[in-house]
Amino acid sequence: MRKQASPRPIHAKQKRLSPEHRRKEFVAKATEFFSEEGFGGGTRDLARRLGVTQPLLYRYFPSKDELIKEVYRTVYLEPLDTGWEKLLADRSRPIRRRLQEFYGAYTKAIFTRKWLRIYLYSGLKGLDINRWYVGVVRDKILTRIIRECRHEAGLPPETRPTASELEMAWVFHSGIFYYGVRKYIYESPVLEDREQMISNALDAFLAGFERVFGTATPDMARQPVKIAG
Amino acid sequence: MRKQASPRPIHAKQKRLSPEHRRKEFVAKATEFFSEEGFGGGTRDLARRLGVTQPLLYRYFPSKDELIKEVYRTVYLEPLDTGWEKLLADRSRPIRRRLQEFYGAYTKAIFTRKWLRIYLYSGLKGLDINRWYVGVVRDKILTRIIRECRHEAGLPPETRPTASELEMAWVFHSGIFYYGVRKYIYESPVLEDREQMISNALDAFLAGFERVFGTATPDMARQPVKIAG
DNA sequence: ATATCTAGTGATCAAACGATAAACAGGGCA
DNA sequence: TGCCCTGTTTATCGTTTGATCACTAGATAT
Repeated sequence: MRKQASPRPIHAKQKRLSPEHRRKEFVAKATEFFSEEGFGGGTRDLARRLGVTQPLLYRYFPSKDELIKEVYRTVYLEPLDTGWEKLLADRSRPIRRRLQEFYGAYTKAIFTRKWLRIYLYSGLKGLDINRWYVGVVRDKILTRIIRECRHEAGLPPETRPTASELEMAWVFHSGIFYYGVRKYIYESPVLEDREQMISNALDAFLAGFERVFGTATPDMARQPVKIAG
Repeated sequence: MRKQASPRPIHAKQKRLSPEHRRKEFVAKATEFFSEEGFGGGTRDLARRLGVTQPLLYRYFPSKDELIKEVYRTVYLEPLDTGWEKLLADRSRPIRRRLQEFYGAYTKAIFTRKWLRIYLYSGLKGLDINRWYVGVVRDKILTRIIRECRHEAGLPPETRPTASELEMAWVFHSGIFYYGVRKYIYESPVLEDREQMISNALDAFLAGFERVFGTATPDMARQPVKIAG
């Protein structure tokens, strides 16, 4: 008794897809596990969490290291690939709105205990993927923000960001980033209104950027202080 | 043949002091070791680094965990106990100078690969000592900074800092802190002139604090934008 | 000199680790 | 039914881990 027409390709698809689904499920659960226990966590404990026995992991992944690498890959790519660059560059909207919206979306993506922990672990290991991510933030986000700030301040937009501009953007960005660390890793009490936090940080950054780099009218804004050793 | 006069107290001192010195030396070297390898590093590798055999560690420390706790204790207390509170509160000097000097000294104390790594490791473990340190930063540093900023802006200094003020100080402080993480842990290129970085961050923070909380003249400063969901 | 004390070593244990091999179970297909 | 394929488990290997014990070397005290 034949069930349906062309059962072959259907079954073939299911057969090929199901293991991949299982694999993805394993990676997802492993991400949660390693984010809590650290990557020193044992494969037996991980398997118990998955509801399977430990040797089964080695049917899906050749080694623990390979599993970990796959965890990194999925975690790092998770918050990316949205239209953030276009959002930041859309000069039909005021820059402050754009930045507020961007950091609302960005922090919504990365402010999870899981993501932040994996990120810090990989950073402490000095992994290439971490350096790659830092480079992405610098080139795709901060450089764009500086370009928009320059345009806003009436500065020439042609050249690449100076080290000083980039650093100021980094300090701003890091301040927001560390809000997530304090809340989700240190579990320290923070200002609950995240949008307000971003708004205040933006006020400081935009005012500071103009004060430091802008063509300030000398009477209303104090010049940046030169430091004596 | 007697060596010298009164050898007793001298020798006694050496005898009692020498083991403690050795212990301190072990803790110091263990700090370096664990900061690089993580606390999952083996006691045999640690002993090799100390130039001794592994069982000797257990003459000085009852267990690996106790050694680790002692590492935490010394590392966390290392940068503290200087006259920072007095420095921040000295109103005979301009607030900007005080903050610049404070963050120069503070970052000089904690911006080492060793300290930052131990700090992040303990933060990821959720250790009590980490929470204690975060509380110290909040109560002894940020609260004081806010008080001075309020005084500078002509605001009432009596009440405790609001959650919003505290958050703004945290974001500022974290931005500077993360400069160290980027430089010494991620080993990412940063603006080499640290004083300049602090100066720019200060410009942004002070301008932002006044813009957000100060009694701003409405025509020269744009009001903080209320966010629509 | 000799007894004493102690920092330090060599040998070793039990447990936990990552990883492998062989056996098992259950559904699809002839 | 009997065969095969594949997901899963049981049993186990070799190594590494933190930790312990009995012993040695070397300085000190009498």
